[in-house]
Amino acid sequence: MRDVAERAGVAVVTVSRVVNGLGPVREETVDRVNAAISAIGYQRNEIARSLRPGQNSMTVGLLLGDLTNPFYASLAKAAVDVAKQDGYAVLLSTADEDPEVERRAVGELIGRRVAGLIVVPDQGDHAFLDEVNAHDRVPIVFVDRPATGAEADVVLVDNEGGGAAATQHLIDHGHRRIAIIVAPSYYTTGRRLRGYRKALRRSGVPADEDLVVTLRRGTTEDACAATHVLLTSARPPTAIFSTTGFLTEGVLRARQQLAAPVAVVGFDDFKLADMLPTPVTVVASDTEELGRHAARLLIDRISGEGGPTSRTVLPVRLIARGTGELRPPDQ
Amino acid sequence: MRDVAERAGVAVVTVSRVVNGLGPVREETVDRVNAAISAIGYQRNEIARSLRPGQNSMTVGLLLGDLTNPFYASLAKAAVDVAKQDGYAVLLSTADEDPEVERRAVGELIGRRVAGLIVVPDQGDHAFLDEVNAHDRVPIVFVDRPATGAEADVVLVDNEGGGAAATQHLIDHGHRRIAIIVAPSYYTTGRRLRGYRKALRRSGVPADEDLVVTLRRGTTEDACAATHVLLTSARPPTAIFSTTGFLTEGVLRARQQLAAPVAVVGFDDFKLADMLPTPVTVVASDTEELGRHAARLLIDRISGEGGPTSRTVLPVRLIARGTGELRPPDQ
DNA sequence: CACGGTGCTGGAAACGTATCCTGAGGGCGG
DNA sequence: CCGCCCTCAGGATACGTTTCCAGCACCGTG
Repeated sequence: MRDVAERAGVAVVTVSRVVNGLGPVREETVDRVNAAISAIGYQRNEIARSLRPGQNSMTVGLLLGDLTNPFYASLAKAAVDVAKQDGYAVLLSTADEDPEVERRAVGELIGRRVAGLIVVPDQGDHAFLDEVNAHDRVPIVFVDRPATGAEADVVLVDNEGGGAAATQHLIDHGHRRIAIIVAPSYYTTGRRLRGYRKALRRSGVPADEDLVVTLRRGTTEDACAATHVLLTSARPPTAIFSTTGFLTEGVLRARQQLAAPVAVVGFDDFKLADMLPTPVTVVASDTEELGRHAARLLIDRISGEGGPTSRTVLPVRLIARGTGELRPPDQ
Repeated sequence: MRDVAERAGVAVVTVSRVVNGLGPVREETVDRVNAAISAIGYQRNEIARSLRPGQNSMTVGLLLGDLTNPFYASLAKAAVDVAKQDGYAVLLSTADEDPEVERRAVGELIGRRVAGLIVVPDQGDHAFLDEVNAHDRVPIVFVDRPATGAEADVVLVDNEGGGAAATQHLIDHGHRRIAIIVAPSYYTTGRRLRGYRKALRRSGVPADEDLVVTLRRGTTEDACAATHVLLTSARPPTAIFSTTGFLTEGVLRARQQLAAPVAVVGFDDFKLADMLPTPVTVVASDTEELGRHAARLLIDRISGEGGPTSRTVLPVRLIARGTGELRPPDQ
């Protein structure tokens, strides 16, 4: 900026005014400054800018899991799009379900003075985020799951309703022995399990705890193995509700390997679901809307929007494609 | 930091020394400062830090296309992982194949004083990036495609070799009428087309220009429509080489809709390729390695690694799964 | 006892920007 | 004709660091 000022024969202040289009500057001076700017190829230093007191860094932090998971990818895409539209840049950081990594990542983001934080929290206490919120005045929005111990805006999908819808759909197609596969201690799958139980109860279908399979890890491989066990057991289920995209893939692999006619409904839609040998019925949530809403909420908070913390629950919808409409074999 | 200094009864300088563990400070003073730090919850301001001359902002920019595309997603994941490991944060920006958007995005990143830039460039001139490189001393690494008009490190996959391998594979299975579907004016599909031609020539298979289909846009829908036209034409091909993940999906949809036994090889692997009714043969590249290598290269450059610009070409491999091994119908 | 070296600490300056205040010059109303 | 306001421009300052240099006390050696 000083170089520009020198070249244009004005003071630094004047250049600043021209760049921001704020103060009163004579037309001719503006032209001279602009000429100098493009001659030098000057670009305002946003870092120095945000150092000034009361200035917003115009950068938000986005902390989530493995981008290879399409869920996180489309979340990120949507958040980045909204942020960019409002002039915010996005600092991306990942914490693969590891609380300690997450903590450090938050530190890095705060150190870079992000104006706000979008977090997909993993299990574990998040009271330290409350401190961040209070001490550094950095608003936070949680996505997909609420964080225990921290008070902030949350954007969720209707896990319980979706779980109930999936289960009810299978009941409606004649199933009475419906298995559910859940990942361990995830908030989301826990709520989906709740919906499952509720639907069973409502329809008077007896619950069989042997049909509730909690995996040690939420991987495709574990789900595949668990499904193998289920389907080759003495009293196999006639339908399976898998509560996660990864798990659904595992269930389908096992189903295909065993050539089993078991019905399946999965939570979360995925690509090519309609092109598999039997197209896959899913409960789909609008992942991009999740990201968009979170970003908008955050930017509102950064802009000083007051009020109590909000809790948004986005609707889900069941997409019938085939695996969910299979009827149980006649006994 | 001043607050910490005050609380510990020392000067700001001393706090800085403790935080960075650099200068000689008495043991007892260190403890006092550390106590003050944790009492206040102080976190070093990386922004102010990087304002100092000669200081690296420890942030790199990542500019690519739609994260919903798994290719970009795993690229981003790998780059973020490497960067994080080396203490760099990642500013993520997307430019959906729009040169003007890309230009602005680069400006935003430079304005935030990134120490380096990883770019997946679209077609169009990138001479302006050369200026960035020269003027702002910000090293750049191009990924997946080189940029015209700019001189910088490039990391590619073996497009031509992959295209030749895919085509040769189909020839080896008895095909003589092999169609290829390419997106318009992409560097990558152009090279893959070159490999296709080369393989045909090498094997003495006559080239039929009607079998080279250049789409107006590289979308799944366009590929699907084009495949419909191809397969219902007077002299349909017995095999199709689709040069992009998106295109492959479209080809497969058309193939399924028409129940056509046409052989297919796709460039780029994708999830569930092995679970479709006929598992899909693809030429796969290691997308994560692409991102990792680019990030490492960039960080080396930031660290002052000299030398001429490099050009890395990663190998690809053909994964035979089914659609590529179908033989042409007896005539 | 004087002097130089060493171990620790603090003051000043600089990075690039925006805001607050000051000031010069000109037009216009009282 | 004087003074006031308005337009335009510049100087000083502050943001939070780190680096350079200086200072102070102490110790050992000559």
